[in-house]
Amino acid sequence: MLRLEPKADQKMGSIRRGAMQAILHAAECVFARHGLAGSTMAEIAQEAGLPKANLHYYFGTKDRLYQTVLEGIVGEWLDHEAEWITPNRHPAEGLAGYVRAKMLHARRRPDASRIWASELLRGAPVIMGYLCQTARQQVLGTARVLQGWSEAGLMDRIAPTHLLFTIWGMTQTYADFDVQIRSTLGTSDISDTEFETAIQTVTTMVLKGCGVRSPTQLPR
Amino acid sequence: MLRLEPKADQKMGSIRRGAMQAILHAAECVFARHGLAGSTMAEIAQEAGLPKANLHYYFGTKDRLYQTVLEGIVGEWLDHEAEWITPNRHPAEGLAGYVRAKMLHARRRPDASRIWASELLRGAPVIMGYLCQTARQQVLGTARVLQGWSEAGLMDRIAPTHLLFTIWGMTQTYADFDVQIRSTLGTSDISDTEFETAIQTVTTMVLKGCGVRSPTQLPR
DNA sequence: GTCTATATAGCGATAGAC
DNA sequence: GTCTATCGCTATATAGAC
Repeated sequence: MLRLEPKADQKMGSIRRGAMQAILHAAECVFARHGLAGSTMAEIAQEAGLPKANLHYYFGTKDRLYQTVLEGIVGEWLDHEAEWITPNRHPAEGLAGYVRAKMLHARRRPDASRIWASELLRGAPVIMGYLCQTARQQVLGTARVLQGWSEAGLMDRIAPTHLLFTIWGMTQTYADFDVQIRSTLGTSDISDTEFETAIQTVTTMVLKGCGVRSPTQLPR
Repeated sequence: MLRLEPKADQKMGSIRRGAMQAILHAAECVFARHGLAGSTMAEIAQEAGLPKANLHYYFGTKDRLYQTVLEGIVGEWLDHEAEWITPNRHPAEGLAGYVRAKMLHARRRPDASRIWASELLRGAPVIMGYLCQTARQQVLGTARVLQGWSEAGLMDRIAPTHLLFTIWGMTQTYADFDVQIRSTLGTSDISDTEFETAIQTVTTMVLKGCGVRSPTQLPR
């Protein structure tokens, strides 16, 4: 499970490829708005500009379409970990870079974040296997890097897994629950400068919260 | 909208009261698991141990039942703010108390938190009015208290609303996405000691992240 | 390959017996 | 007030024309 359609890997007609892309894009948008159960194949078809039957032709069932959309999203939230949280980086650089990457992801791919959140809220029935295997191993590896930074005296001793949980919670909230943020701020959408303030706030909370001392300059 | 059933405020038969309570409790449980669209009146009825028709007799429609469940939840996430974040408290006490209260709420009422999260994910169609009116005013009031603490030199200058957003994100993640946390930790449920570690981690992140200096003792 | 027209199932809601 | 039996609608899925 959780593999791409074999057909998608091979050479295929550009019409087929274009139609599947349109469907997947429309499905991601609709699933993000209404969740799996709240979405209908008819609405996804309309969003994609195709007849409803074509969705079944390409993806079989609604569940398989949902699963395919999820497969494209699954990797996104772990990619930045391995990029930024590495033993050879200083935590000031690694944590700040990771937080910024997570925040920019929340800003640029809110639909992906919401589908992920919706799947977790349901108890992760589709991606449970992935969570307990691949994802867990990578997260534990990242936690060991954080542990190493602490033991090297580069930051305070803090429960590494819980540090990751809080970073995920802080960053993803800007995608998943942005309606709450916008209604509080009283804006119809969050400006770039406002979002930069958000990034700064989260970064500061993480760096100072972990007692990270900058390698190049002292905190003010 | 968002008012309690008038009938619920008046004296009513104990049978009626008991049935409505059973339905509301079952509905909260089912809505938390499957969301509004994914839940069926039949499943809620079975969970409550009553015939399906009784749900319609007491609450009319599925939407009204959902709305009633939501009404019982709406106030919960703002209650602790007014209790802990007050001008006459020191931020070390106020923020730590608030974080602990939010964390204990996530632990004790995960279903309530998940329904709230699910409603926000959908774009908050039912509670939008409440969010932009009552909730917004109270949150802005809380933000002014945080601002006052900063200006009094009791903590760093940090964007007050974003501080609240991050606290909500960190604490609610332990209810909403606990499947992710449990799969990472490799446990079927989170122990009390593990959860205490979580509370300590979040509290430390907030207090040190905001540069709060304890009024009674220096940070180590 | 593409799309219209339709079969089938499940759900919300209700009528009416008790 | 309570519950059984059922109605009508909507959504998934497919058959079959083009």
